[in-house]
This record gives sequence, structure tokens and C-alpha cells, in this order.
Amino acid sequence: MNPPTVEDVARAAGVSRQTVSNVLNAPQRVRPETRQRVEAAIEQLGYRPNRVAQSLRAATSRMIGYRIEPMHPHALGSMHDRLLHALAEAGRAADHHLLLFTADDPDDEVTNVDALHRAGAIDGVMIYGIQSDDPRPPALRQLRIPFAAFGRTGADAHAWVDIDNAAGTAAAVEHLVTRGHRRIAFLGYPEGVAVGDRRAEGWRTTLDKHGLLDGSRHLDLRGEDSLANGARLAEALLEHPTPPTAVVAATDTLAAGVLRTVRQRHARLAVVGFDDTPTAGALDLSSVRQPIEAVGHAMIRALLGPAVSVAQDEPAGQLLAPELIVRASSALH
Amino acid sequence: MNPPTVEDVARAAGVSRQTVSNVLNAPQRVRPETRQRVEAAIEQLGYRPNRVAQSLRAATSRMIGYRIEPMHPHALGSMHDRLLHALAEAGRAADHHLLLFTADDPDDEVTNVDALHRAGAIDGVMIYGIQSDDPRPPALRQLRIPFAAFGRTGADAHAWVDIDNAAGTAAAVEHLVTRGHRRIAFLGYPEGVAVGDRRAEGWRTTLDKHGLLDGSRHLDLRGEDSLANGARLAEALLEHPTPPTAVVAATDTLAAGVLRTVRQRHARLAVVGFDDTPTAGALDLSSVRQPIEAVGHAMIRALLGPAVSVAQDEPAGQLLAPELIVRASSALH
DNA sequence: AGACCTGATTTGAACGTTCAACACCACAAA
DNA sequence: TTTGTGGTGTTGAACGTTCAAATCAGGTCT
Repeated sequence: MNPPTVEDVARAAGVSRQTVSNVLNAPQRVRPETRQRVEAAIEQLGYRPNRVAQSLRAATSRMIGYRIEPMHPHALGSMHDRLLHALAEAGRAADHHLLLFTADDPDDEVTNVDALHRAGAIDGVMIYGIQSDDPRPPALRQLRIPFAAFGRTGADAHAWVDIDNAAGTAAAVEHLVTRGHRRIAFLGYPEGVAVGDRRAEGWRTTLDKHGLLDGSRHLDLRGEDSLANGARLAEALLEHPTPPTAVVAATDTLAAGVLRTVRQRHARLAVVGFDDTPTAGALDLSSVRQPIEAVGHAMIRALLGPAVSVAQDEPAGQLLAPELIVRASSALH
Repeated sequence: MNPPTVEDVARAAGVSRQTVSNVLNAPQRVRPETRQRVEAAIEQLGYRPNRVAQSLRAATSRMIGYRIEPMHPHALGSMHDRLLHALAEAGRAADHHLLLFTADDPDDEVTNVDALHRAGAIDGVMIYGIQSDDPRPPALRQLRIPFAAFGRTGADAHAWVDIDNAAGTAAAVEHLVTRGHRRIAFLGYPEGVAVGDRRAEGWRTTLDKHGLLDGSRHLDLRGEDSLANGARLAEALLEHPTPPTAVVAATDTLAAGVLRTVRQRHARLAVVGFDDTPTAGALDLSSVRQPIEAVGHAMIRALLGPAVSVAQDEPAGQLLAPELIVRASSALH
């Protein structure tokens, strides 16, 4: 009735504990004939190695911590679900699982990770939403807790995976230029937010490349990432004497706000968002899609890889290219 | 350098292993003076009991399985993030954590849960998206794997927590009736989907209660849960000789489709959705909000409770009331 | 005084696995 | 014959914890 153990299998196959273990972990050490006998016993008893015992013995839990945040009040469906699934799927191949935990803030997150790590519950942790002065990377490094980050700090002396945000907004601008737009605005986070700055940079350099940067100071607006704010900023843009004909927004949330204003005023304004949230589909909003599945795999590799090949000094970070999804919001007029 | 163990603490405090264990698990068995000495040593060494060793000894992992699904292609942000966070938060209090796993389909899910359970990695599992003929509850029961379900089967002889879906659509209809609507349509899943049927039922009985059910056959439409289908069904409704003035949709996805048609045609049609997804906020769509946080707590209680109080035969299931969030889509005209 | 309790603490064992060391055999080399 | 050697298989020990049983003082009762 209790799940069978190596001992049970050993008895059934007429061999010793260790031989059963060898069949599973070092089959070449066991004579084929014996191996088959053991395998038959394993099959017949439905034996599964106890992970807890393995963990205790190996001092490794094959668990990876992941902080699950409460949903941001006005965020339109985060990357959460996609990233979580991608990580879980990628971890499966490496026989690792995700352990979810909650925390009140980044410092509390480090505290909780430390507790879980010291308790042997997790081997490492995945962190995301990295700010340029993020306290977590240095803290985790100090605590000698392995981690991989989705995003970069200023000095990224750690394993990270990131989206090429600048390339994303650059693609959006290229797309709009191709469709004939010449005055293209940008709506983004307040300066200082790493992700926002990179998205702004992609917009700026691409405009510059096409010689469209002149007199575009009023086209670069920043503010809180909310729908209401997106709507407000769009109004400001439209009221300018030389309004833009297109907008690149740093998030779908801001873009959705723009769309609301556009539809209210029946204005003609092409819009491209960022993140390709489900909402973008619902609003027919063009958006820059992040290859989250690839991010998940890269993060797992980044976290678990070093143990396998320490010699090869892999690049500390990996930059993945996003993809522009064109929909009606930027393709109709 | 290795994390300290009970033995280290014992040595530091000049007592034995077991006394340290007792300080933590049965303080009343230890003389106050000794206890303080041990507590000081624990503090000083930064000792944390090793969960893996505890698990091995106690034959309990304090882990709960949760299947993370790939995001549905055209769903507008699922309950996932909210439910996951709620469960993680509720589990924290009970010192339990969530372990994520993936699966291809319900049968594969049972297979994977069984494997994890037999390997001692999880004590039980949370399941959701229950269909009326769902294979998981009977299978899990047969395997003697504890579980709690978000949703009900036909014969619910297991622990479940559910939203009162009928009450949700009923509230939506009441709201619309109060605002003067008399022809109120319903858009839902094809019949046979448990959740959809209950939502339809709430609509129907409330219409009936107000004597508005006559000649409303053409107002009950079903179909695939997609935005495009919502738009299509809305068109069908509007083209009827006596079109409705309001629609209750079984999901925000369908409601978003309705809104698209409404805005395209500049039609006057009040809309209420279901789930209060982030998209609902973006579209100013009234929607029925599920109390997911409460669901999380109830599910944890349902899963872990029985072990505590077997004697009290708690109700097998628990039904929670949703809340109608009124926005412009149903309140402007 | 001896038997008997009660409370505080210790020691032995076990959870299930795998590493390390050792035993055994057949066979080859010296 | 002796000495290795490589392939197979075994046993002992350990990971860190807690349950169960044993020990030991200090006192009370008869």
C-alpha cells in the first residue's frame, strides 16, 4: 500500500538495493540480464524513485523559485502566464520544477528566497521585472544563491536573458515609416525605468535614421503606465498644432488608452503597442510580441547550464529579438 | 559554510539534537532556561530546518501540484494569474507551496500528478476548469490523491469550490432590468459546457422572474468562445426584427466581440461580460467579477482541512458569490 | 529507606536514496 | 602458482530530521 522503495524492487528482483539504483543511474554497470530482471520488477511494482530522498542525499531539490506577484491593478494581462508556462515547460526537460512563493517587495523577495534556499526547498530562483538599480542581483550573489534574470541591471555581472526592446520599437517605427508616416510620437514610462528607456531609444534612433527627428520634441511623452494616462497623453498629442499621424507606445496599456481617445474623437492616428497582450487582439491593436517561450528556455539554460559546463565561459547574457504583429490599428490608414 | 543543522545548533547550545527539535516543535517540553539557550544558538547560527529532511521523515512534502496551461489563444487573460497568486498566498499561511507542472490534456495531467505524487513531490493537487464529465476527479480519487477543485462535476463527491455562476448572470440581468431594458439577450458557450449552462440558467430564470421570457427564443445564442464569434452573434441579434437592447455574455471575450460590432455599427446595445478580465477595464465593459482570492483560500482549506478535522464532516463544496462591476458599456444609455 | 512518579533530556532508529569501499569471480599476465 | 585486473555485485554509511524508547535527576508517598 505504501509506495514501493528500492528495497522492495531489490527483493522482487533478487538483487541488492544498490543494483536497482545502478540500473536507474548507471545502467552500463549492470549486466544486461540482471538489468532486465530489475526493470521488470520496477515495471511490475510501479516503482518511482522518491524525489525527497534523492534531494536529501544529493543536497539538491531540483526546484526553482518563482515569485508570483499580485496582478497589477491596471495592467492588461501580464507576461506572467506565458513566462510561467514557458519556464515550467523548459524546466520539465531538465527535470526541474517551479516552486511559487509570494513577497511584498524586492527586499522581502530576497528574504523569502534566502529562507527557501537555506531550507533546501529551492536550488535557485528566477527573477524578472529587473530595474537598473535592482537590489536583487547583488543580494542574491552575496548570498550565493543561483539565479537567472529576465531583464538587465546597469552592471549585469550575472546571468540574464532579455528582449531587445529597442529593436521592438525600431521595428514599429520602420513599419509606420513604410506606411508613409512622417510624424511618429512615442509614449512611454517616466525616464529612469530601464525597459522604458530602451524602448524610447529604439524609437529615437530609428526616427533619426530616417531623418525624422527634427522638431519632434513634443512627440516624446512619458508618464504612468495606465489606460487613463494613455488617453490623456493622446489628447495632448492631438491638440498640438502639428499633431503626429502615428504613435508608438511602450505598452499595450498606454496604447489602449490612445485608442480610446482616437475612437472618441474619430481621429486618424495609427497606433502600435508593446507586449502583444490578449487585449491587443481584442482591440485590433498592432503590437510588439516578445518571444516568451524562447525566454523561458534561455533562462532555464542560464540557470542550470553553468553546472554542466563551467569551462565554457558562456556569454553572461542573451538578447532575444521581438516580433511586430501588425493589426488594423496601424494598417488601415 | 554549509548550512547549519540541528546538530550544529545542539553543539553550540550544549544540548542534544532532540532538544533543539523540541524547542521548535514542542517548546513546552523544554525548560525555559534551556529553551532560551537553544533559541539564542538558532538565532546566532541562522539555523533553518531543512524542509527536505522534514519531508522525508514526515512522508509529506508540503507541496501542492498545479497544472499551468498554455494560454488559450483567444482568451483575454485568464483567471490563472489571480488564482495562482491567491493560492500561493493562502498556502503560505499553511506553510505549503505550489509546484507547477505542465500536461498535454486532462489524462496526461492525471498521469503527471500520479507520478509526482508517487515520487513524494506533492501531497495533493489543485484542479480547475472542471467539466461536467471531467475524468480527473474519479481518477484522482481512485489513485487516492488528495485534491480540491475549482468547479463542479455532475456528481460532486469531492472537495470543490465554485463561483455561483447563475447568480452572476442573474445580477447582470437585474442590473439591466433596473436600467429599463426589457429585451435582454444571452450569448454563451455551446450547451453542455457546465459553466456555460449555469450562466445561461441565471439569465433565463431572472428574465422569467420579471416576466420577460416570452418570445425571447431568438435572444439565446450559443457558440465558440471567441471575439470573432461574439461579433458575429451580435450582428445576428441586431438584424432581428425585434432586436434586444442589452446583452449578457458568458465571457468577456464574447462581450468584447459584441462591443466591436456595436461600435462599428454605432448601435445602441448595453453589454455585460463575465470574468472582469483586464480587457473589460480597457473596454469600459461591465463585467461579473469572481472573488478569486476567496476561492484560493477556500481551496487551500478544502485540501488541507480534512486532515485537521476528519470528525466534522464539512460540506463537500462551497459556493461563492460573484460581484457585478458596472462600467460604461451598460450604464451610458 | 525503598518504591514510584514526573519532568527534562538523551540515545537509537528510521524515512529512501546514493556514494564509497569492499568482496567476489573469471580470466589474463608474469 | 601467484598476482593483477576489470566487470558485477554487495554492504556500510550518510544526508537532516523526528518518533519512540531509554536515561537520569529530583522529588513524593508509603
